[in-house]
Amino acid sequence: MKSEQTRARIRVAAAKVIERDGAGHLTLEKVAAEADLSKGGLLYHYPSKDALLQGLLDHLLENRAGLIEGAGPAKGVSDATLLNSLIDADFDLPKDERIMAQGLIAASAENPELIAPAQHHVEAVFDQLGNSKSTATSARTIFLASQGLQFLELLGLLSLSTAERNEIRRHLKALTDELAPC
Amino acid sequence: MKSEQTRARIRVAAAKVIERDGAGHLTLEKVAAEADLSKGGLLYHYPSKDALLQGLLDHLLENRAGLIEGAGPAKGVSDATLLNSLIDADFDLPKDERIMAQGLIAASAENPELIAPAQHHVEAVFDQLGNSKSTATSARTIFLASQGLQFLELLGLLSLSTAERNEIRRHLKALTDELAPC
DNA sequence: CTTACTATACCGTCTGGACGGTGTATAGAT
DNA sequence: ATCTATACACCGTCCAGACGGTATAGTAAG
Repeated sequence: MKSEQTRARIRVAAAKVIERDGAGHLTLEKVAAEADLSKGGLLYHYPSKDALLQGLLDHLLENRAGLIEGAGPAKGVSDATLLNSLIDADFDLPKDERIMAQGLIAASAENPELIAPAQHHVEAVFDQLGNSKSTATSARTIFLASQGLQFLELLGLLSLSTAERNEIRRHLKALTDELAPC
Repeated sequence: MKSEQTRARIRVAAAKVIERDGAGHLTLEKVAAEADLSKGGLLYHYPSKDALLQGLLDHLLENRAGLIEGAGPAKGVSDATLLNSLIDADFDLPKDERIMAQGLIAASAENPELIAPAQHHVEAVFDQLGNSKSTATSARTIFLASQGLQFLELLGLLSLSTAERNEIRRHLKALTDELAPC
């Protein structure tokens, strides 16, 4: 009931803390304060810091998981449509979820197993894109480029103007379209 | 004199600690122990943890910095050769340097300014690849794909067989070669 | 006299998390 | 209708450990 609402509030609060103080200064106390909650109350919903981070990751993967499963048996253009969805998901990731991802990368340093679900996600994408052998490597490369840009932006290593960013997006989509025919 | 040798030993020790205990458990004491050095001795060479991390990053960027500067005034195929070098640098990154990169990503969570030199590096690459307008976006995309793979491997989100890895490498190089004519 | 350390002790701070409570709502028993 | 019990949601405090960094005293080589 109210639990899920509060948990959502907590996740947003965590994102705010990460944005303000940096992923390395994410603290249960700060999250609790930001969520207008006591530390004890926070621990009631997420019984440990790892659980909180796990919650963030689960939330992030919720949407994307559907994309891959939806591209299972359907053949032909399925790879192209999957790629299209993934590119959109990458480029249109909301700000707070982007910040969550940033926090999770940092958290994975302390606890590598934490991001196992993300690993499964990536491997599932790679497997799916590897099915049609003629286009496998091209499709995977497009995916890698999209991910590469996200990572560079996430880590603050690159900040493009929206124009440049859109041009890359257009280019990736054009490459995706070229995949379909022979 | 002996200092640089010791510093190199310290950097390798840091990489070993990161590999063994994870980037989040990188501790001055552990590094000192791994380098067969007292904590005081470590702090003599790197007066703070940030200084140590900075040292790791400087070491990582040493090689790559030369690649970009070397591709400055020369035109025509210069983008292709630069890309080629960058791809090689990415794919052939030694294990310990790969681990250092991992640690730096983690460290950047606590201290974002730490990776500023890496930011300049990435931006320099992007600027350089943007010079020849007809191929700019394609070239940048190839770079992004290479980086994307490195990040996914670094974070443990993807582990390819050498065969698959090489195929992607070959594909990126082929795309690079297609850049030159027209 | 400087460089390059060793060894040890110590300090201040931060942080996860355990724990024991508190109020409230809902449901069942009387 | 009222009393009771149980679960839920949450508060506030306390503590133990970890870490970065400092300080100090001493050593050994060049």
